[in-house]
Amino acid sequence: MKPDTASLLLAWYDQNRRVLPWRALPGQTPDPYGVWLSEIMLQQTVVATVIPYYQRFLAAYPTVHDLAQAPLNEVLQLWAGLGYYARARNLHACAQKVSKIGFFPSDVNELLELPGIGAYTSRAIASIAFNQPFVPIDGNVERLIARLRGIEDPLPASRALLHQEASKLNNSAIAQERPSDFAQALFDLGATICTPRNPSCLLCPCQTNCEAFKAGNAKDLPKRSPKPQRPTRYGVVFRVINPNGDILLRTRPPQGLLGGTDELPGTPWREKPWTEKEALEFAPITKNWQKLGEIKHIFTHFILILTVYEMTSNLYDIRDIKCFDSSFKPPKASALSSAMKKCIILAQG
DNA sequence: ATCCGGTATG
DNA sequence: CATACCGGAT
Repeated sequence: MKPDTASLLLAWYDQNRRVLPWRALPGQTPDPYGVWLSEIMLQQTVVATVIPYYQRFLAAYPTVHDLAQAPLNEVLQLWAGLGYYARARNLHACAQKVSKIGFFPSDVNELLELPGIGAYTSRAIASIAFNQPFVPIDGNVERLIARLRGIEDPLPASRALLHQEASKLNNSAIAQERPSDFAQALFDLGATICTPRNPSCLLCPCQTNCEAFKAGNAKDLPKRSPKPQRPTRYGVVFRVINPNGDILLRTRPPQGLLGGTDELPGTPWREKPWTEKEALEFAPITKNWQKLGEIKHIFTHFILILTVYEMTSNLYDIRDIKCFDSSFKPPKASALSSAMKKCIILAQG
């Protein structure tokens, strides 16, 4: 009889586990605050990108109480560039709830109540931080299970089946004894061996138990159904930089697209390109604008093309700038999305 | 240029 | 239950 997949995986993990800033070393007890913070950052974001942000956050806010007491603005600034800014708002709200409770709940259902914590993250925290036998199912685990079981039905239709199979992964006694290691072993395998494009099946500890390896089609799983196309939207923004290097910026509404981030003032975004005359209605002052160029930014559901204008004279008078919604801010004190950074950098801003 | 994904929200 | 949110990888 073949060795159990879980025992193969755990034996591999004991020899190959990655050292990560938020991960307890063997024999140590994980810090739920660090586990939570890392899991929020790791939603939709790769380890290498997260590490410097994680370290900056931990330095700025050594405990959940420090984070709870920080101003949201400051948290958003530290988060700037990491994307999915709702995560930062939820992070802050969650820290305040946890700080009020006094400690991190260990119960999945209580974790699930907290802002920014859903089905996946509640199970990740319960298993990794509190050693409870849950399998946190994310994209990595869906991929592993599709391959191990040789499931060829395409996502997203196959998701229910994949989850059903995945939650059985830790049924064996050995996995039940080491829930925290088991959850982290799944991630390490998915990140280093059972990767999306070119899995290293020859190095995989679970090779002998893997249907996809047997069939030689691991790299083609999981399969996916095809998907639709993106429309294009256009906008015009106006770049004003004063002699101090401060930029004229406004803050987007807290909810919705790029919520809470800072942006150059300009037109709304629409499907039709703007004429110069139309766009200038939205300019902070009426004249002396020069077209600098265009930037393109790709969102999930549309492509954004922004035309950037800048003031032609360095002698403009700040008092002439009629801007009910914008003010000069130093770039270091602003939360700029990647799209806005492109506009500011354009032709060396 | 296209693909990818946890959570919140409608 | 579908869609929006983002930057990074490929």
